[in-house]
Amino acid sequence: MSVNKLSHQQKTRILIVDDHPIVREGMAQFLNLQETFHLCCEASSAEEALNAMSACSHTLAIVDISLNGGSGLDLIKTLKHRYPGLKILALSMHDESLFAERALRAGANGYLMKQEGTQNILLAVNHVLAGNIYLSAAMHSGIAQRLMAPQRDSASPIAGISAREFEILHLIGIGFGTRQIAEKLNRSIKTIEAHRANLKEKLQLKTSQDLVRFAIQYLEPD
Amino acid sequence: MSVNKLSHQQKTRILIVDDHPIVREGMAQFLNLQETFHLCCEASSAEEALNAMSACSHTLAIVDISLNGGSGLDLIKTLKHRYPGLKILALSMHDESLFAERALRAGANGYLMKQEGTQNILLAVNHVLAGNIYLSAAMHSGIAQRLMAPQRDSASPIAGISAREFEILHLIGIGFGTRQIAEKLNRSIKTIEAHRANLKEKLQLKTSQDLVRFAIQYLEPD
DNA sequence: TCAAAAATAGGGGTTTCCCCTAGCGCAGTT
DNA sequence: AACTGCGCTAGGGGAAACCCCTATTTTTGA
Repeated sequence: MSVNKLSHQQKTRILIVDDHPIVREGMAQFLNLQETFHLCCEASSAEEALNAMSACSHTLAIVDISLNGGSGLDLIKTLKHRYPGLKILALSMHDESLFAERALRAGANGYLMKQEGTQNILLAVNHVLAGNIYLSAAMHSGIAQRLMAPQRDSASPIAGISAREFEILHLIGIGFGTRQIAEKLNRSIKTIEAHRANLKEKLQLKTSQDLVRFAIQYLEPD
Repeated sequence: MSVNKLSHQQKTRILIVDDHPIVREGMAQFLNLQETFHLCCEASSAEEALNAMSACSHTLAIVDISLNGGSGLDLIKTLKHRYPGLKILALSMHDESLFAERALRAGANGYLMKQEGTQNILLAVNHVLAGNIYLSAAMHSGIAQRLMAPQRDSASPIAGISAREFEILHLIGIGFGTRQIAEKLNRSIKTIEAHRANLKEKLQLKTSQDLVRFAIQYLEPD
């Protein structure tokens, strides 16, 4: 609280949440090289992230949305709810507007792909810290418009996928069956079936196999 | 040329190929901290990797198999062909035995997941440099057995698969269901089911979904 | 605050999966 | 010529998944 106008005296504290140690280390090294940043904490899970936030307050959190199979979006929501002033930069390996849209809707201030060069990462961090919304250059395909404009128009090609649906899409892509997903999430098979049906509806896929195909090809670029 | 028997005087030269700059930087920082390693080159694509190899010869290459949408496996093949003595460590974000198997078949000496901690990364690098094959702990589920098992016919696209089975595998990969395949080939659903069962048996896949995944990823590199 | 959307889950019929068995034909072996 | 193995064909039957319903509770958004 009350840490304004010290921005060029005190370093900006950054928290990074990613379940890939290499990415965490790389990001830490890189950001700590900058004089104005101090990446004081790393976390590999949502729990660790929340603990780190209560331990010492950060200005910016960089969150991998694919964290542990899709729970990164939940974490973003939770963080934004508990710390409304916290800037959040969503990090993802996917070049897919679907995820960017979800991330921003969940409360992120920016969406950054891991494919981006380090200079763009720096740009994104500064952009978000300045209070702006950052979107990758490759991403100029009308996402901001759709977000700003209330889309009561159902004619949009990509409908809003909920966090839960995203999580289940991820699990499908990894190879889990309906029953296994139900067991993993401690839910009824019927619930998972309903989520799958909603996903098919929203993604405009006809058969269950098309859903599996979509999940594989969009979550596991091979 | 002629840089042998200097291994404990001169640092081991390592090339890392990954299209995620953060991962490259992180890996570089981490490995350069070790006294015996020198990560002299980074590459973000197959072309860059081959150029780097012809510029200065390396002892180990760490290759992301998801490079630019799957061309990492091709790169491993090419590297192993041009530089048979080169040790290759495949890197992936996927916890999927299918990728590990394909990586090793392509010529990699090890398979490392990005989820792994840095101490395991170091372990993997040393293991591979020592001439061993490294597999992530979560992964010894019959992969080694399948690789060591004598492959009957290396001429066929996939060992031991009949033409009819291959045809059906292809149709599965394209997205056809059991009923559609039966109609297309004017056969009983039961026949197609039997073929699918045989495919699962021969490919040592447990569930029907694994078969679909295999078909998609093996026959449709998209 | 109030309506919409999301998350949960059951009913019931259809389809697919999966483990059997089994006949037919072809090729190589003895 | 008979034996043997195997690919291709296909059915029975039970389990599982899929699909179209409805319905309740919780969450979200305006």
